[in-house]
Amino acid sequence: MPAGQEAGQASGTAKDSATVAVFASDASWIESDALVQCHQVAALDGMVHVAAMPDLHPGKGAPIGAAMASTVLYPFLVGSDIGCGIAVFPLRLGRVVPDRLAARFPDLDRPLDPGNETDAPAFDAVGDDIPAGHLEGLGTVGRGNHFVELARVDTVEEPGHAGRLGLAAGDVVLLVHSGSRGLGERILREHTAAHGAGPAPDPAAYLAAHDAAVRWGALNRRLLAARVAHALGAELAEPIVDQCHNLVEVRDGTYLHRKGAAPGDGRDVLVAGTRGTRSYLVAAHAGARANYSVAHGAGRKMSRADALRRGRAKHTVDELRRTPVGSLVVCGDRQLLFEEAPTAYKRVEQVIGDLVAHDLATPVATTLPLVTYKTPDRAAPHRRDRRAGMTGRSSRGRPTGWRPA
DNA sequence: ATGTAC
Repeated sequence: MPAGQEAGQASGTAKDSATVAVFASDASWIESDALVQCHQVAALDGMVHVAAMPDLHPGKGAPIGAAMASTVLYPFLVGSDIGCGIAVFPLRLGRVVPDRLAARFPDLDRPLDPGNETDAPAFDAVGDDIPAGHLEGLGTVGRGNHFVELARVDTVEEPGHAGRLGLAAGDVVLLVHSGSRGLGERILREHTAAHGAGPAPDPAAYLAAHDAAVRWGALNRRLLAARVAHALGAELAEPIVDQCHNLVEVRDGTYLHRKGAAPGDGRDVLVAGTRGTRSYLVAAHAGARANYSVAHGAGRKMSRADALRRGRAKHTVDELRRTPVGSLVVCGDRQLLFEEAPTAYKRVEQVIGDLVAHDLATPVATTLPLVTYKTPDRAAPHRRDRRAGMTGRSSRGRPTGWRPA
């Protein structure tokens, strides 16, 4: 079916089903499985309205890239990574040499320990009030699409707005995409064990646990930023953007479930591209038809299994570790390297174009990756890369094939 | 996306 703005309401909504609005142009390909999932969600008891974002793709049982308003609270619509979000931290650095910075990244798979002296700087910067007292996995980035990225502000589309955020072209920022790790997973698992995909019988009890996971996710992003800033010798500032795209919010007498959809009601949101492409900082102004939400990223265009199979035929590991924009990817996990390849995602410009076309957001600035960190690189590639002349790199610290995207 | 089982 066409995925134009009116398509959802014009097509396929059964009589007692909620409305579905898809905020994507006809030119934006959306996997039909994801649209089927939207209509399955629309048929749930109590569902009022489903807004699908242009980065919509199929998830486990529920679509990713959707905001779903219902009089009934369904924990499975938010999923296990309650509190997942993206934060942007300004960072002041001296000389920016991606290879050297990549080599200095700390091991963000190792949990922080409040009793360990080496971890004191992170807690000193952020505090040690840990929601739910949950220490497991604290300060770790996780897997999947999570990342920590050093990026440079590239274009500035709205100088006044960017200026108010303290951003100018050339500035270095740290993007942190992570969530509540095992805590949110445990909350969903406990609900599912008793009630499956059914509603929360005690919404207040679920919301209390959920709210702690949301706070934990925000704290975790700050701890991750503090670890990186400390390792790179940079001072940590408060995030200029930090929006959570997996959560449920009580609004207009309904439970507004966001799954891979960021709050778009007058807030600034970082819409993540891929590690090989730009990301967009946007000023969001989405209304009721969009369930007050905007896209959270480029959106997968193929499954992890497909990305792995096709990526192995198409890319070498070295290609994936040094991107066409000259940035580095720190990822010691080969499978993850293929699963998260830029080619597994839609073009973020198309997603942003759809948000603009539907008047959901206005681009403020774009960022280009310098170093995207996923998981420690045990192969220690940086040593090899220092031999500039032997690896096809120019003396300027960029691959010879570098082009400005 | 996750911890855990295979």
